Amino acid sequence: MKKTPRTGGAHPVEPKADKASVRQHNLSLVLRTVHEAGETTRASVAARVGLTRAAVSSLVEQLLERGLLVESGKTFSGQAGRPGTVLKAADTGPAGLGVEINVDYVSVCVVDLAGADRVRVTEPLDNRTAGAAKVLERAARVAARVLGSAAARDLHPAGVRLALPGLVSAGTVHQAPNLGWNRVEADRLFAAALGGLWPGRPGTPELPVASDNEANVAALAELWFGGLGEVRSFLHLTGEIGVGGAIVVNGQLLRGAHGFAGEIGHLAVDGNGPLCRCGSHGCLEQYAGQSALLRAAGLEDGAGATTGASGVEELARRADAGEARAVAAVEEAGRRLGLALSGAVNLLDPEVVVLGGIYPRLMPRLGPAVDMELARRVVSGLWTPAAGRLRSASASADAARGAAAVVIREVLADPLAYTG
Amino acid sequence: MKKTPRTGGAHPVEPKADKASVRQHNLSLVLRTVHEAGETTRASVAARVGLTRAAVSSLVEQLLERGLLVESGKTFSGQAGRPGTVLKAADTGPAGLGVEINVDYVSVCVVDLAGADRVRVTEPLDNRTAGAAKVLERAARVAARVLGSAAARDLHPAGVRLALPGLVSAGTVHQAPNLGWNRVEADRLFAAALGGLWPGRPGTPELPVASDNEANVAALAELWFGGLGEVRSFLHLTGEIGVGGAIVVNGQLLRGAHGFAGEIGHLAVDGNGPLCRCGSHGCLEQYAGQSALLRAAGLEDGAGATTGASGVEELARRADAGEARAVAAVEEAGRRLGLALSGAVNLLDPEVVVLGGIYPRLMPRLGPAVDMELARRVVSGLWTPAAGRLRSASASADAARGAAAVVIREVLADPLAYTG
DNA sequence: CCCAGAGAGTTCGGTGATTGAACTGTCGGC
DNA sequence: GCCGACAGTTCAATCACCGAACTCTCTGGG
Repeated sequence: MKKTPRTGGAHPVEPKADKASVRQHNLSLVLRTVHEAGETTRASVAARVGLTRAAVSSLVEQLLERGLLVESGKTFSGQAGRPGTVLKAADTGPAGLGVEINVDYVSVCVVDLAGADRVRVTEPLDNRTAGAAKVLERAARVAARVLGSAAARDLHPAGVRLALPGLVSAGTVHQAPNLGWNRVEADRLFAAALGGLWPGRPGTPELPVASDNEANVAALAELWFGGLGEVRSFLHLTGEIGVGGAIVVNGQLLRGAHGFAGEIGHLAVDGNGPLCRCGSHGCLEQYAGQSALLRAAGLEDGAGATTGASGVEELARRADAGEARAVAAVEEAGRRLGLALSGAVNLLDPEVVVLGGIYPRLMPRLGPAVDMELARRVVSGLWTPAAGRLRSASASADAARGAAAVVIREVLADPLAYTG
Repeated sequence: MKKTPRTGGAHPVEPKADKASVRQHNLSLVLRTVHEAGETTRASVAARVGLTRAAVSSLVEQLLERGLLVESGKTFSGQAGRPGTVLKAADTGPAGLGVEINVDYVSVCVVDLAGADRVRVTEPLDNRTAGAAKVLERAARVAARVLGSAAARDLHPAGVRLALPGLVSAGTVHQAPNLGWNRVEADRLFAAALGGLWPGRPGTPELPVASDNEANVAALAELWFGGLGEVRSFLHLTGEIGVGGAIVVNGQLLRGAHGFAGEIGHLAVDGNGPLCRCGSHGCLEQYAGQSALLRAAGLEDGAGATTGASGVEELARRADAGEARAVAAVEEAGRRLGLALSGAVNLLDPEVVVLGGIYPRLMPRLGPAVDMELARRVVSGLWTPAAGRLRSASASADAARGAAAVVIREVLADPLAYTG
């Protein structure tokens, strides 16, 4: 903003309010209202947010000038009265770039202001063996290609968000066991690689790069693009090699003091259980992770080759067919999941729990086992299988899209900061 | 406010910003700044929050008029320049009334705008046998007495907050096992009882009554009055008959979808453990609750009589003296606590964990056991005993004071709503 | 003893975002 | 063809904060 006055005091000072912040707030409010509605008119925005039509007109005018909103024809409602002018979030201009780096692929996408997934490239890559710098450089290469396609559609990302399967804090991956990373400065490395490949538009500042945990942005994708409806607080689990987790409270990610919140995969399910690669014993991951599941079902995790997806599919088929060993494996995993989740639910009291990754495919057998354990252990007594509080993740809500959408949310939150 | 325009849409509409909200925000900001500083001047408030001295003067004037701030003399700093006028939060006028109803006592207190505990009455009462209506009526009687003393000091509570040991949601106690309550409309019953005993000031609306979980307000008391310093995110456990818990994130209570968040006492520590009265098996409470501890140490919980406090004191003495069985009991409880806490810490990534109730007295033996388990199981690797992230609760931060302070926070958040 | 300098607080005109009412367009229906 | 309904614009009024000038009070130096 301007010279930050030395705060001197204890807590960080909460910002004052003035004309400028009023304008910023209301610009954001109007923009987000249009964004959520998809299509509206000035008058209905005014009615919804409580501003006068005059004020909304002024705000909309500014957003049109900046290219954040566009007008498109008139409403023909069949009702009496002058038709309104249709407003939409712009499908050109500011956008978000999301880059998901996972164990065996990189997925990059560009989301526009309306939230639509406009450009998408997914490349299978074995990221376990290549080393962090190499992997990030490859990802940057894919991102540069995507930026090219986006530019051809007049989409210009305001920032990049990396989604990484590990503990991420302030741009650094502290550990990512599945990638074999340790203390990798992902932001810096990616930005450097991308800088060499994508010059950016002249006169535009360099693309800001930030990182986030993959489970976190997947949860946000579920919130924004999944089928959660009114739900604004939930727990999101992703079953993969490991078990990732994220917590959303009132539509906001709970990040924790260091950004490490959500690690449900290492919740102890049996204090004396088998040693986990995290150093602890009896972690949930040892019972409900992909390898554990396949092993228990007698479908040995094909060492080396990435038989994960096919292995899970095979397991699901057998469980659906009622094969005893597969059913037992899935149900046992469900009970362990339920045990861990009951702790989390007692602690956090979320509205619903969403299971993603490999779990949705296994839900017919998995769901009841999880639900039973939860019904038994959640102390409020408000968990019943019938309540439908256990859900499968939506397929269209992936981490890359969530990451890109995080950038979009930042633009929506402060439209003037991204002048376009 | 005014006629709420039918929202019609999906999410609840976020409020617009206008002149009035700017003023409200800044009034609150100035008031809270003075509240936190204890004593300041207009100029230093201005420097701290970033408003001009002129603006702060205007805001302070209004707060003085309303009786929320008072001037008291000048600063004599020894520095050159005109001395400032000392500003303080008023120690008369708006206040908060907190009523803690626990198993064997009722504690009522009045906190003034500055946060000071001004009137306090604690009465031992056996609330287990009396029945909810009777207990609330007794509590109201104590509250009425306290209101009398407060009025004599020109303190006039803006609201009442009940602190109750159970699951509280929207003014109703869903269950409070230690009181034997079930579906008790505490707010309504208490308000009715108090209404008959305390007429209120003429022209003043009736005292609004609200309820909260005792562990929640105890955590807030720790935040506001304890020795946590800069810490704004923590987990708070209270060891009593049961084990209560509360989660504070960025200075805000995490309440959950139904207000039931924080129930760590029923986190499963051993899926096949002993049956808990909550219906589940192997709950933390069965290992680290007061009864379990005393039983394990061979100090049978004197059935009937409230030997709790003395029993714990005896246990602590024996543990301090190194008596094997006492030490073993405390250390075993510590390990179980640590196991449960490791799950919570992995999930929430708090800055610190605070142990209250019976635990502080047992810390010499308990602390290391808890710390060890945490160090072993927290995946970020950031939990080391040396980091001092495990703390004892402060003695001066009790639930009644926290409850009263919650009311004060509401006044601070919207000073004009409580015109005094 | 007097005066410059520093810092606290006030005064006052300026700015600008929202309000509210009046006004202009556009459409459906009688 | 006129009326009523609704969308959007115009314009004066309001009022919270800003900025600069001003007053007040204290310290310290000559």
